[in-house]
Amino acid sequence: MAGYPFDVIEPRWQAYWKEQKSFRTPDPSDPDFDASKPKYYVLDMFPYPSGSGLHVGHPEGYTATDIVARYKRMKGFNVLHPMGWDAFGLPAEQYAVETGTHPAEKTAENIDRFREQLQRLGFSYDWDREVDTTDPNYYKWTQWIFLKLFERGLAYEADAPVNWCPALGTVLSNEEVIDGKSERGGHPVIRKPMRQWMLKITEYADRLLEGLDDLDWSDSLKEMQRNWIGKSVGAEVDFRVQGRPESVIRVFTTRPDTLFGATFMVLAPEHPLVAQITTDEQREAVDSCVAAANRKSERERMEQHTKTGVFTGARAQNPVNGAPIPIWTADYVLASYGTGAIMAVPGQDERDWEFATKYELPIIRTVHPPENFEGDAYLGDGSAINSDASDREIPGIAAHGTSLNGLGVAEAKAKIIAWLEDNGVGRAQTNYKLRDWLFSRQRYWGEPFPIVHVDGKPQAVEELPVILPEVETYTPSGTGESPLATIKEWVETTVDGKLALRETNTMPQWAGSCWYYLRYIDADNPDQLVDPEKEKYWMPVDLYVGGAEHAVLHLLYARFWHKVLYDAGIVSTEEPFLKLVNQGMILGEMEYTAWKDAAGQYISSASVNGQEDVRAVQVGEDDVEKKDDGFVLKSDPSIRVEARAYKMSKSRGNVVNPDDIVATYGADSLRLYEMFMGPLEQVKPWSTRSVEGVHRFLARAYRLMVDGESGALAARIADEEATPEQLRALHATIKKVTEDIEGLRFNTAISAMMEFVNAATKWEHVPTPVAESFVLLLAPFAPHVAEELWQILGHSESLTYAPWPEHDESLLVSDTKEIAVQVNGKVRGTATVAADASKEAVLEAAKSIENVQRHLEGKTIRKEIVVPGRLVNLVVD
RNA sequence: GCCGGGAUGGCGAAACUGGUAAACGCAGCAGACUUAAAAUCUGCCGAGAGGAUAACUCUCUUACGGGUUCAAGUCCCGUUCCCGGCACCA
Repeated sequence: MAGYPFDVIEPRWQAYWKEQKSFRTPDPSDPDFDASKPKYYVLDMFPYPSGSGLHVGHPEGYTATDIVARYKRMKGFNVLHPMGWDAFGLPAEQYAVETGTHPAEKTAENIDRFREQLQRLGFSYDWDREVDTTDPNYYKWTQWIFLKLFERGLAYEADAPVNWCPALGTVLSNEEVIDGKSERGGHPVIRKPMRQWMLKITEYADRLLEGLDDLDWSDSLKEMQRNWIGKSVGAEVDFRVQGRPESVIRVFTTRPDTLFGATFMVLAPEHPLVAQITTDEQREAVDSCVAAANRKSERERMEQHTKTGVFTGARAQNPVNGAPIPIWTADYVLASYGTGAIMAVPGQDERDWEFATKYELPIIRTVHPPENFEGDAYLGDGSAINSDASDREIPGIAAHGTSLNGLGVAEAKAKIIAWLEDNGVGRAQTNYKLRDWLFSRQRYWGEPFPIVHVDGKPQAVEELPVILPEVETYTPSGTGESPLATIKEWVETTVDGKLALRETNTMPQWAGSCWYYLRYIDADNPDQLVDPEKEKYWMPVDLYVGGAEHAVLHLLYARFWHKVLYDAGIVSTEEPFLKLVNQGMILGEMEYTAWKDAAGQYISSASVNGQEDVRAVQVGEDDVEKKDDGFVLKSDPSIRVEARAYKMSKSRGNVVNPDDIVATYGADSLRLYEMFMGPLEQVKPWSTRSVEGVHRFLARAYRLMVDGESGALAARIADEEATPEQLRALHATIKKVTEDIEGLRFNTAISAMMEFVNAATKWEHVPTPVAESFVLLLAPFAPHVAEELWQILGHSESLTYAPWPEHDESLLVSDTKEIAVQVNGKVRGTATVAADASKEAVLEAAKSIENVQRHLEGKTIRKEIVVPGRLVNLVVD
């Protein structure tokens, strides 16, 4: 399938770019730096160099950023467009465990493969800036940043129940555990306390939240981050346990205004007070409830949505009215959120309502529901009722109670918080779902911590990097410690003559990716993380493109580190990534699945559910047809088949290898196809047949300008004046392509170029300047063939820095316009009128259309609407 | 359950701020070239009806049901389904 000689063109230009260092980007300190140009930093999420090489999902985002980078260069920007490797990680370590080879070996091999594959796609990276998170010259600075965190009190050790995964022999972060199983491999995970490094990301929760407002990120992405941070504003309130003056139950609530409706309390089964306050009569029931909760995995507790609980026998005093209320324990209250205890207000909380009705606990509404309210708990706004204790003393708390009656929710909250504060039984409080970041892993293949313990106290190691030592076996120690713990001579060192023990945990994979975008700016600097002058010039990142799987974690962690570095005066911006776009996943080819029963007869997909001995068979696209909202077999329309595209996976066998596409159609075709598939952010199925379509387009563009026999410039390309029609076609294309690149609408930009080529193919002659402009438009998308055409058109230099064509609006206007003529909103014909025709002239032309006249016959025109250049609508009768 | 996004031909999709729905591409059909095929080129290509199987005309059509408007894929209200995220967060 060689519509044009891409197999010759592509390697030639790749070699040229490499030799000429076409994409080398000068820094402010370099002699060839041009300070008059504006800067543009366009960044890809760097890949983990896996053993299986690039898949077609990688080039999607990479092509998008490459188009922008090439376009911006032509627009006269200094463009920073780098690439590197997020190379620490579990797969390389597991490979090392299996084979006994050092993970660095396999990693280097994988990186070479990835680099070669990326270069074969013609991406315009400045390869001099390549970074590798496993390179000691890189992780030296990861360790250095960790010390900054440590110095600032943002890194601390804690014994915390962690997610211990026996199968992986390591601890996982909350984020790596999905539904109680490890994200990688799906192994079961249990809770186990262990000494860990934690980072105080919670201290930055508010700034991480507020910073989102000014970012050009998608709403859904910002929402995900907001939800993850999970800020809630409310109050802490202290309840005294009756008969136990030393015991106070502190609760967090977002609705302190409903305190008068708190008719019972619930403690999480893990709450330390449960054991203390339980009365003897209730002890047995409570113990079995607590034991049952402990037996259940985190997952089971989440799945079970019916609420069960037990009365502890103890009562607490409601601080606003002195009323005694029963204390229960139930596992619908989570120990890990807030204080692990709640005041239950069934009148205004659905969960509490459910619990109260089940155990026949009293319900008091304290917010007046609207007239037509039908439901149980009322969560909305309204005026407070049943909330008056102003006539009373609250024993042990206040001489006079207060009243909220008649106040709206907001006022009631403010008033009651003030009252609680005055009487020392509560205060305004803000809570977050975000937890501190569990920052250590018990693995070998990660950054060592620059920390030693002297007399059990952690202390910074100033001399960096702390090199990852050689080790005999990569197998986890199984005790929860990393393989590093087994190297006694490494672990034991001295500081000022005293025995010092090195930290044997390593950092999680997120560490290296938290700041890599800074290192690209000054990749080889041995003395600084980044030169401040260069950092100031290049930051922030103007466009960041990557997969949605990093929507929360990587982006939140990187923003956190960036803010810490900002506070430490190392970077000049508060936020690292101005604009962020998630490319949509590319699914496998559309599959049509029919079902056969044990006898080999087709059965309809609707009746498959519950049937045994059914097997799925793939049927071809030609064997099915559309019927109603689904597909059926052509041979038997009563058999419904399932039509859908699946995520690419090795097990499904629907993975498309970019190498194969490049070999058959060329890199330019792959790039162009991935952009032509649909909007960048959308999920879309792969279709190899459609690759041929864009390949044909490139071949047509090539043949438009190159003689097939001789390989020389086609005779059709002529030095002559362009006609108005040609100029209009060209300038419309320039306008469309330019605007679409700016808006990242690459699919429609490509459509516009296809339309241009379709039109130009019909012209007898194509004026040279018109052909040249078109080649420049094509260049960001299909750079190899564009360079080739540019050379054939007579240029000796690369078009990398050729000025981007500008469109001339005056050439777009045509003398005449075709307008639609409607009668009562239905199109009954079209009229061609002068572009500057008067309203009267347009109406006259419209009414003279025969078909329009027929629809006007015998009717009275009530209204005439004329939209200049667009349409006429005649409203009759 | 909550939050966010979506639903347009056989398929991927397009349609600016409400103004000729289906651009562009794939697949399909017909023709040209060819001994033949591939490649290439040209034309057609949402559904239905009338008409001569033509030109042409009419009706319907952007998940479904309402509404606003001279005019709705686009705006408003309600419903269904799909995708992503969170999920007893007090």
